[in-house]
Amino acid sequence: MKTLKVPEATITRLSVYSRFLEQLDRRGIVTVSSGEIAKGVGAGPAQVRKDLAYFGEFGTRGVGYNVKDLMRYTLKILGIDESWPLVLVGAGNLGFALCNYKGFNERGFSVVGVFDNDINKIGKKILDLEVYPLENMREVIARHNVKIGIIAVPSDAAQEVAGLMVKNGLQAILNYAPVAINVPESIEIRNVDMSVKLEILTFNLGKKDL
Amino acid sequence: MKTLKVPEATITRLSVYSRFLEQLDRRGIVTVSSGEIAKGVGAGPAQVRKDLAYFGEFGTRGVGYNVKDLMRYTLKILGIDESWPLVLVGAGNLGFALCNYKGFNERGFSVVGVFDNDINKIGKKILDLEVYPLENMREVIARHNVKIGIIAVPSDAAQEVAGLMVKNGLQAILNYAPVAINVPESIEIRNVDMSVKLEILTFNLGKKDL
DNA sequence: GACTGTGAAGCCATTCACAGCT
DNA sequence: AGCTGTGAATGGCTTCACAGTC
Repeated sequence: MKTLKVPEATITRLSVYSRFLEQLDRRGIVTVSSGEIAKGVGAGPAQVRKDLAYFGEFGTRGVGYNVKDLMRYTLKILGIDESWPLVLVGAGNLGFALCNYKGFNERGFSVVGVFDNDINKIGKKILDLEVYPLENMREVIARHNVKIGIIAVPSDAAQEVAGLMVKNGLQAILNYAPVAINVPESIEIRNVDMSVKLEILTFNLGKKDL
Repeated sequence: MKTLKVPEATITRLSVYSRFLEQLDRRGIVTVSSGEIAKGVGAGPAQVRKDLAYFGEFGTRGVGYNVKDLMRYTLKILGIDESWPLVLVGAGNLGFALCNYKGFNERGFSVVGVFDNDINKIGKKILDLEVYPLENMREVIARHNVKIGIIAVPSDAAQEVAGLMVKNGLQAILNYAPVAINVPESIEIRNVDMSVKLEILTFNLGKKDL
C-alpha cells in the first residue's frame, strides 16, 4: 500500500460502498465480490477495487471481501468509527430538518447545539434541543469538543456565520447556503447545493426534445 | 459553437454560476468578467469560459459578460426559464423539509403533490398541500403535467416507489434514499446522499492527526 | 475457476497560452 | 490594454487486462 493522494470521488464512493455493506451485513451476507458491490451501487468492478486499493488489501483473491470486515474498514477510513458532535446555525426549515434527519445519526453524527440570532426562534425546541443565541456557540463547542459546524442560514448571513465558527475553533464547515464562503486554508469546507441535482435533471430533460 | 457532450461537472458549475449571477444582478451590477465569476464561485477563470463555451459565445472580448443576459442564458440552458412542477413521495421529516424549502421555489420548482402510504400521515397538511395516498399520484401527475418526482422514503421502500413513478409516467427522479435504484435507461435519475459530504469532512479531518 | 490487486492504457476534464476582438 | 474564445498541453481519474493468489 502506497499513500498517494486519494481522489475526492473515491471518498464519495467509499461512503456509498460503506452504506451498501451495512445493508448486506444486516441481511446476513458474509462475503461479497467487487462485481456485486459494483452492481449494488452503480459503478464498475475495477473502480471498486481501485478505490479500496488506496487504503490497503482487504480482499481474498478467488473469494472476495468479508462484508463485516470491509464495512468496518470503510467506516474507519471515513473516520466515522466513532461519533461526531455537530453544531448547526440556522433554525429555519432546513436547519430543523437537518437536526431531525435520522440518516446523520445512523452514520455517527449528532447535533449537540442549534443556534440562531432570530429572537423568535431562540428558546424553541427541536426534539430535545433548545435553540440558543449565537453567543452560546463557543461554550457548547468547548463542552462537547465539536469540530464540525453546519451552516443553514440565508446566503447573506453565511459568510458572517462561517467567520464566527472559525473564531470559535471549528475545523470543518458544511455550508448549505448557496453562496461561496471564504475561510482560512486550514479549515475544511464543503458546499451542499440543494437544487443543483434538480437542475441537472431539468437540463437533461431539456436536451431530449431536440 | 459545436455541440459535443457536456460534462456533468459543467452543468453543476453552470447552476452555481447562475445563482451567483442572480446575486450580482440583484446588486445592480451590469458587467462581469470570467475572473470575477471565478472568484465568486471558487473556480478558475479559464474554467468559467470553457464551461460557457459549450453553449455559445456570450461575452464581449475586452469587456466581459452582461450580467442580466448571461443570467438569462444560464437559466435557459439549465431549463429553468420556466417553472417545473414536482411530486414528492414520503411525508417524513425530510419530505416535509423539502416541501418547505424555499431554495426550490426560487429556482422555479414547486411541489404540487405529496404522497405517502402511512395512514397517519395521509390528510396531514404541509403548507397548503394535503398528503395523499399513493393511488392519487397518477391523477396529480396528469393534471399538472409533472415530469419529475422526488423520493424521500426509507431505503427499503425506494425501489418500489421508483417503479410506481415510472409506471405513472414520470421522466426524471431525484432519490434521497441512500440506496441504488433500478429504472429503465430512458429515465433520468440522480441520487442525493445527505451524509456523503459530512463524511468527506470527517475523512479529511482524520488525515490531519497523522 | 474465481476473484483480487495493479501497472499500463485510454479517456476525459482542467489548465495553459495566445490569437482575436473591442 | 483588456478580456473572451479556443486549440494544445497537461493532469488525473477510470477502465483494461492480466499476473498473483486462494
